[in-house]
Amino acid sequence: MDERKKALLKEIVETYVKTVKPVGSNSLCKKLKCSSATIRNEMAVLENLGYIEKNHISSGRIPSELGYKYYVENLMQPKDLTGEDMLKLQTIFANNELKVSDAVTRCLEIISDLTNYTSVVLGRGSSDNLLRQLNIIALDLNKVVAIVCTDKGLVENKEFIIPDNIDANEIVKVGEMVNKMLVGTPISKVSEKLEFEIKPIIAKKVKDYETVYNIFYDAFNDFLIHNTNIHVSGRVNLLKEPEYDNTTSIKRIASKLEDEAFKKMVSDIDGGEDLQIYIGKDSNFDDNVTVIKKKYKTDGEEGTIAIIGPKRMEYERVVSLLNYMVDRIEGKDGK
Amino acid sequence: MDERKKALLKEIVETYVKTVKPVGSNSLCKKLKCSSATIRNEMAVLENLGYIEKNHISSGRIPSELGYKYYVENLMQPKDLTGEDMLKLQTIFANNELKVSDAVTRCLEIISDLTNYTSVVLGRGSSDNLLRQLNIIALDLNKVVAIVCTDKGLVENKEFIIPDNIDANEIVKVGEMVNKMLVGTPISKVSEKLEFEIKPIIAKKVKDYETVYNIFYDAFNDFLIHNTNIHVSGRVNLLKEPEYDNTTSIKRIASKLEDEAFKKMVSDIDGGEDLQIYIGKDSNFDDNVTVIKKKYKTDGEEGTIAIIGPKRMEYERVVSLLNYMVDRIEGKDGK
DNA sequence: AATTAGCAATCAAAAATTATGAGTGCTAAT
DNA sequence: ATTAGCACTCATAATTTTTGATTGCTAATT
Repeated sequence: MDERKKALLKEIVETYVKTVKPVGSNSLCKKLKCSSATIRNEMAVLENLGYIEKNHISSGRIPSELGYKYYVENLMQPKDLTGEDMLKLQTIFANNELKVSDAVTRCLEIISDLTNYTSVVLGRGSSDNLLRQLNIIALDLNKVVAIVCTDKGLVENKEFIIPDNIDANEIVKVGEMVNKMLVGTPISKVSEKLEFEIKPIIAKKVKDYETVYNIFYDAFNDFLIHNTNIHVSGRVNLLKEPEYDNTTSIKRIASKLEDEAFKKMVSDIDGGEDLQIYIGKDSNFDDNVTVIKKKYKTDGEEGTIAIIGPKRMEYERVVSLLNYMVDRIEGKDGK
Repeated sequence: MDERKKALLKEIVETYVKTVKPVGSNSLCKKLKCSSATIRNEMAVLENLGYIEKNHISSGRIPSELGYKYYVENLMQPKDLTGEDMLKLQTIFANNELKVSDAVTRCLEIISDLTNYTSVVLGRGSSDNLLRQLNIIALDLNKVVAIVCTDKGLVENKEFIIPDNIDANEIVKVGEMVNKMLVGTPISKVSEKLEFEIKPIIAKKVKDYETVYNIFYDAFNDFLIHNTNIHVSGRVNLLKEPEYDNTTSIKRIASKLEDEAFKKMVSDIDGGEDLQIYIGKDSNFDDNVTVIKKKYKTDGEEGTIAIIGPKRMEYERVVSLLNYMVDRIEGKDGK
């Protein structure tokens, strides 16, 4: 890959991203300062290498999946944010009152709005949340609500129907005791402590201790499960992309725009790098899309943000946006 | 409208609902026991009355919006549920452990699944919820969480950042007092009581009482706002309907399948009847759809369920499903 | 050796043309 | 009041024609 070929591939990717039309040799003459014939020769080589392809013998070239990958890894140069993008995001961080999770959500909305892609965040309370309070409230003789609150302000609740042979007020009392013993425990350690330290104590005090124990167990278990929240912004933006130009492809992608599919896709992330780009087949979502994911972690909350766009995504811009955003989010808790 | 015309219109609507093809005079001969020429004559009359229309001079007839309305008001006969529909819904009500809101959600999923339409429920705690507990938890010096819990088990929480000149622990103390004074108050009366009975008392005890008062005010206000929850099932089912056979119409309807549009559409319901059918333009959603809404109200929760389908909805079936479902839901709290 | 001009060949996409057939409205007979 | 018969209509599908952008290759040029 000599310099001219790299420049040519970069030009093809970026032109195609802008125009969504196969790129012909003629249109590149000025940029590369040579004739269309030379470009055609070079294109033939790039095509042999698998970086570009054509729809039919007399069409211009479009980047292949491999071509996009090469572009992402070697050619693109994410720049600092430009005026408008920067400005819009800044308004969010100017507002100090915003909780982290709300700031993330607002960011997504703005990114979806600016780029016209779909964005998703899957977040959850980070494991360094400590139990601040477990509160059992009796609703009537056989119904109680358990409310769990952490020191970072995460709150979940779950309702329980309790068997007739147990008194709701007894659960409340046991709850007060359990609360005292667990306050300050990292939320990830609660189950452990509950089973080995607290269960034996409950066993001594209460008749049907298995049932009672299970209520506490479920309350915390539910916390861990439900404290994963998903937020989608610009859900149908993808449908507006010109690659979805026939009913079959639209319906195919449309049926993937459900929360469950997003959840599956976002949580499916490789360990290593915190910014990852999955192009086409690699996206595990749809062959026609690119997914860019980035993890974030603040004191109290962590998660992954994903931007889903067409393969001809504005890579440089989206990467810049994500980097800037996550930097600021993570900076927020230093305050 | 003589009997034969009614039968003809009924037949046209029901055939069109099944086949999605304009209905020609020939195909109706057997059903109506007369020749195609007679049917053509009758059709001409129905067309003049505005109940049916044709796409072009030599096509069969399709029901007009007015035709559907006439059908819904005068011709359809919702029957009892058939085997499969009944069976699936029954499994839900067999499970006594299910909370009302969960039962509603499950019902919707099943209805969307059975009918292939989109269904939405917009529910909220009913005004007969009583405050069971207001709990203020200090997270650190300038952050507290307010948790509101009602006797029916609805729980909401909101985080507050408090100014430096106020001590979080002071808020907690005031909270305990406010809690004692408000327990048992209907949630709809809380604001009133807060302003006229409690505000004066806070004013005497606390320096910066406006700020403190606002925290309590916001906590309850937030409760009323956020305790509206929306649930959508089969969001993209609509797109699969054959009326969406070109990219323009698909994209038009797709961009309406967002929560906000649903919320607006569902909450926009006329007072009177608890079952309402909005056809085409009346739907306030899309000219090509029919929306059937039904209100439900149980002890603790109330809301509206909406089924959104094409204008050629299976009216009889959907109405039966909705009626059965709401009957059972409302019956649940008598138990 | 690298670049370029020139030109026939290719083929998608758009436009124009031609068939097909389901269904109508009207008239006159039953 | 109902029906058979027939010319007429027009969407839809199938077919053909036109257009134009773009290529690959060859031979000339730098």
